Amino acid sequence: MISVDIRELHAWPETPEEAAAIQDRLRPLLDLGHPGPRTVRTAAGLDVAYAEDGDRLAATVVVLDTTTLKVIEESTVVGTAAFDYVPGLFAFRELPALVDALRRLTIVPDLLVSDGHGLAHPRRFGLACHVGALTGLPSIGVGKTRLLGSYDPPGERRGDASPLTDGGEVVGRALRTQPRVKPVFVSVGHRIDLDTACRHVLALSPRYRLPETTRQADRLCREALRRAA
DNA sequence: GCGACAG
DNA sequence: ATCTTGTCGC
Repeated sequence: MISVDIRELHAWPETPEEAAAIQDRLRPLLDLGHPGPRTVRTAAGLDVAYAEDGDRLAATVVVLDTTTLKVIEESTVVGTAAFDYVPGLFAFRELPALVDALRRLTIVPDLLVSDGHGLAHPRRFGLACHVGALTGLPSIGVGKTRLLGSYDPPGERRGDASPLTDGGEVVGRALRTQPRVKPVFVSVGHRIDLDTACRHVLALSPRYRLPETTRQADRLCREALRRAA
């Protein structure tokens, strides 16, 4: 099973300043010097759905067999948001619930795919980095929209991509997963490089704009939230 | 000072 | 994130 460093969840931030300080402190723990897994047999998707009140939530981690893209394990937790939504501090909202769900998994996935960003973040420590740092597993972020950075529109074909840069630094990549469909934003979280991350995202997105990991997780947490209501 | 701003 | 109607297309 996954061993999460839950020590990092005990002193939860009260203010945005404290939250940002935690990100700055954990940032050096990231392993960004290795290519990462060339082969991924199991990939996990992480996602959260919110009730209308914006407080109650359901967090899901779903594990897919990358050969069939079918669900082989699911872990869902119902809880409450742990922080107000602030751009750049988004992870503090969902992390406790996601960690709960991760710890209940019996399979240790080869790759974690979060709904959001990794290094494409003002302090280079988005949700995918945080999740990677706490679990030690290879981790990437796939965002539907950009948090920061600029990019040229990638070509129209599936697999076309262009760098997402911020302050002269490449922080991620705008990747076209389907022809003539808006690109997704891929960035590294932990223990994997950008090329490898994009390769896996493409393999996980044979039919739709978003990877199956995200789609299945999204479906399951919405369903759980509806049934918990 | 005026926008932009993951989910 | 979530609220929302119809609409175009396979």
